Amino acid sequence: MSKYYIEHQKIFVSVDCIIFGFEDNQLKILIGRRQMDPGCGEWSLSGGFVRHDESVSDAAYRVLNQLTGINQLFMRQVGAFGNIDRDPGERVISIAYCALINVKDYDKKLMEEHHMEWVTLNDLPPMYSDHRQMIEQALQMMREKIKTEPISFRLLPKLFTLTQLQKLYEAVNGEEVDKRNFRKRIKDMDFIEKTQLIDKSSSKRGAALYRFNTKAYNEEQKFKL
Amino acid sequence: MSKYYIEHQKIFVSVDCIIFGFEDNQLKILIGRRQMDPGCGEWSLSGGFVRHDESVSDAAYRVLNQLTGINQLFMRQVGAFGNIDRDPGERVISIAYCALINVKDYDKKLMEEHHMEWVTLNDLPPMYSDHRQMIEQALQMMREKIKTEPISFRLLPKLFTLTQLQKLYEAVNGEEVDKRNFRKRIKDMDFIEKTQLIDKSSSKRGAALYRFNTKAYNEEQKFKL
DNA sequence: CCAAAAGTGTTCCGTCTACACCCATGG
DNA sequence: CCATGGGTGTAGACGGAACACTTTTGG
Repeated sequence: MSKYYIEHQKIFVSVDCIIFGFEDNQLKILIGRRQMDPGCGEWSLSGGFVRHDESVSDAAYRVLNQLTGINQLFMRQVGAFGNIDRDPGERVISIAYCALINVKDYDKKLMEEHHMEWVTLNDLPPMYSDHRQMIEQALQMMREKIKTEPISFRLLPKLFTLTQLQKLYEAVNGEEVDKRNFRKRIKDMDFIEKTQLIDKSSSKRGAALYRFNTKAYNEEQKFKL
Repeated sequence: MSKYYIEHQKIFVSVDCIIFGFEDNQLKILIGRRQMDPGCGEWSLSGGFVRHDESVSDAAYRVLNQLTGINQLFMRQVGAFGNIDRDPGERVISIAYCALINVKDYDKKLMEEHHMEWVTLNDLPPMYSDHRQMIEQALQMMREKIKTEPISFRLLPKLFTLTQLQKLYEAVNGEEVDKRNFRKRIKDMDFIEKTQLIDKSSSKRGAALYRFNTKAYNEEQKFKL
């Protein structure tokens, strides 16, 4: 190690993941009780330390992958949290990531193994360290992005109804929107494609199932909700 | 150190600062040539390592303060950069911060001492490591925020003309805007106050000087440009 | 007297919002 | 047959964009 570095101090670096899901018309996040000290028993995001042989984002992917078993998931950095005493045991700097997953893709067995639970956002328990703050920041980011980027589909099955999509928007933004205006906006976006399939699970009449066409979106990115 | 940590590895953590300034109707950033290896001689943002006795944001403040001598400056986290090989010497994770300063507040002597220079954004040289990427990300963030948050005033003197403010917007967004529409929007924001003072430095007729009233803004935050 | 920047309103157009009724079907 | 959620259009309000001329004064 060259002289340049030697006078400085190394620090533990971890990642923490805010995992969003959508179920029962509610936005939820995946949290669990810490299995070890410090903070054993407290509600916590899932995280892990960054190793020397992986980038920070790879570490987040690794944590998410171990936890959910999902391979290609949507992930975005929320920010670094670096207060001196944020970890009661040692000096640890943590980089928060948020991920959006379709709840149904998530293996329930893995969930139980890791002692994780889906918790409604409006009903969060007190949390370990600064995890609550991480969640708030992730949520704020999500609220901004969901209006201009097609990330909502990450929280839904491949085939979804417009009502589902609308309820998701309402859950994220915390306010109801007009059905007709919402659907008008959808119609303007050709990459949200109506299929011939009908979903009868939520109504007697049945609702048309839609699909997000990634290729069509990439050709003409006009997203506005 | 408890067993929980002992199996993990510590990592160097640094901060890097993207310092924006506005001069000659151009958005500029403050960069310098690295004085030490690795990357000695390459153009670089100014940065420093995070110490055990300071939070990450405190480290950024410290670096900015040492460099500029300015006490109360505007700072915001851009994000963490954590590729394995981003630092050619050792594994270093860096948190980027951007700061907005009024160029005139910056002591030129300090600037020379630290071998820093103001460089126009459109004319950036190749830069050390991932610093170019940090700049791009900071710039993108700034473009978003400048529309809805009153941060532009950080780049201007306390008293400024509307033309100055407009040129700043044009420089950040890279496109010209209509003078009358711009001024109409300004009129709607009562916290941008016209003073009785006149600036004659840029025109024969003279332009009214304006002031940003922080208290008035805090009472009614309606910012839109 | 003229060049150079400051300052000032109106019209038009497109976008967003508000709003209510019929449809299809399972039970 | 009726309760439940699915599906559709229009009119009016509002906000944003385009646009040109007068004023002041130092040199």
